[in-house]
Amino acid sequence: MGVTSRHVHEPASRRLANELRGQIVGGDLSPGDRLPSERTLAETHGIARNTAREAVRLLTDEGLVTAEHGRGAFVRAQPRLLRFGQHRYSRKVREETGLSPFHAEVIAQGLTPNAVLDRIGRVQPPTHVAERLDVSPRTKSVVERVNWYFVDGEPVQIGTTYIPWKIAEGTELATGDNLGSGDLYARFEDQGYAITYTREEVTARMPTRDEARDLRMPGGVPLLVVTHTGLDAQRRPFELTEFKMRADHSGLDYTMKVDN
Amino acid sequence: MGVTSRHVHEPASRRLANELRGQIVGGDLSPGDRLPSERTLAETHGIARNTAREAVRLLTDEGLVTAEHGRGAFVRAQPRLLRFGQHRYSRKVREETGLSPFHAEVIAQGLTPNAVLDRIGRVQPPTHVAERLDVSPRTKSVVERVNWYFVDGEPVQIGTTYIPWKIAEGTELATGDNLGSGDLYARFEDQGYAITYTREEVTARMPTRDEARDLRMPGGVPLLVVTHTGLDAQRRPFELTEFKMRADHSGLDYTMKVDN
DNA sequence: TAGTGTTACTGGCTTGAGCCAGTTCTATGA
DNA sequence: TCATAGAACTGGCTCAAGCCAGTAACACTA
Repeated sequence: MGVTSRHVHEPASRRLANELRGQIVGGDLSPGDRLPSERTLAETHGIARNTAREAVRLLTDEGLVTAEHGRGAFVRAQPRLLRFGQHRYSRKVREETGLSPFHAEVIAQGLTPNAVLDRIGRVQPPTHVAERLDVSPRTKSVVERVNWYFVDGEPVQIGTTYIPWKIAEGTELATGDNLGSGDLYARFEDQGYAITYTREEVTARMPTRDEARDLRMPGGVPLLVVTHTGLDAQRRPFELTEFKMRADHSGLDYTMKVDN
Repeated sequence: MGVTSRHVHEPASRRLANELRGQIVGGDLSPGDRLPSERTLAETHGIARNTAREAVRLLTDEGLVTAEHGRGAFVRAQPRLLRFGQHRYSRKVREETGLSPFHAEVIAQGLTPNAVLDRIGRVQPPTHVAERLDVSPRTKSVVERVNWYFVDGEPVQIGTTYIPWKIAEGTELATGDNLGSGDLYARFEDQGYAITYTREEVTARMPTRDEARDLRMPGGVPLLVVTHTGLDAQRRPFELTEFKMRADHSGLDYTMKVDN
């Protein structure tokens, strides 16, 4: 709507941040390069060390830079954005690849996926899960499986899957992580639940400190939170996964009928 | 994966931030309440004013608090999250309400929508738009319409719509904003383009300074960026809107077939 | 030549002080 | 009683100085 006269009385920390940003965006500083130290920036720009530090913090908040205690501040490589579409849940992809939706999508985009089952157990579901799966929120009515997902060795998302106990009981869905070819959704088909529809609820927010640590997130990067509910041909919900995706690594790409 | 012993040598700024956060989350400090001033916090906690200031900045970065020059720092009300589904583009909703997708969705959720056409003109499209609309990126092959969207008087998103010139030329799509009942998509149907599919590409990132200003975003709130492409029954793309949505106000809720 | 210890670098964080600029409140005068 | 000006509050930002803790580089000894 309006233009702002930017450099009218710009504080020194912001001016330095702008200059450094220009060097990064312009290519004078490349991914992996170390910035001059706080003390060097302070000296060469005639400002206080804390003012220089504030400038670098601004760039960190923008995701352009990461500072490491005792080592320095480095220009971040902007990671390649993975795109996740709904076809990753289709039988076609599952049968052609024998892989999980995550693995199929990442490999299709030329990168190296890895997943680790961090935790599995029978639990009482959160209310929002119970509502969507039509199970009791007051009893241990679901199995919870927590997976960590990596691309080229870097954590990119965490997925917490809830499966109604009545579906999972006595099957490998409730036990280990060796789910065989076609992964989770092939086992659901074995149980009579062929995923036909997916409901994707999407929000974004900044990570908590624990989430930022777990996903090794630099400053200035939000989380994309996707609550996926799998439904069969009769639109019965039979599993729900809440994904926390690093927004610098992950995007969504869905095509759908508007009156589904 | 691991647990962290939190309070082992916690810096004073973070300890104060934790205490204040506890008061906010616990209800001792309510939305709209003013925090004690930086100077008061410093005095009552036996720390430096800058240390208190850093504590408040941490809460600002988390979106819990907004600081206002000369006035104070206030606890933010957490806004109610609007949910945008694909049915907002359907003929059923359009005919039942006579409204735009945005208006229909917001009213359905009990709030008050408003939209303002900020800019309209024939332009040369960005590359990613040209690719999706199958038009030339080198000529003025599209009409660009920029809308600002408000809920209860607060800006919540900006939508930039691109329409191929060959569709828009000589119609009200290319002129003003008085589009009549059913808004944009009714006029597209007039031209023979009935939206049947939508492609939604979703990412999240922190806003630029200009975007934060335009959308009046507090600290610690990301943008949900949605690139929507409208396609007709023959899957021809005929319009594209890039939405920048405040992630504290907006979420998406799509149900779709997995093998569309 | 390799290992270890020390030095010199780095970022993390705090302090006390100060000044600038915006907002609010109070007092005074018309 | 109302309006205006000044005082006192508020956050924004910088400065110089210092100490802590992590990392890297260098020198010395076996």
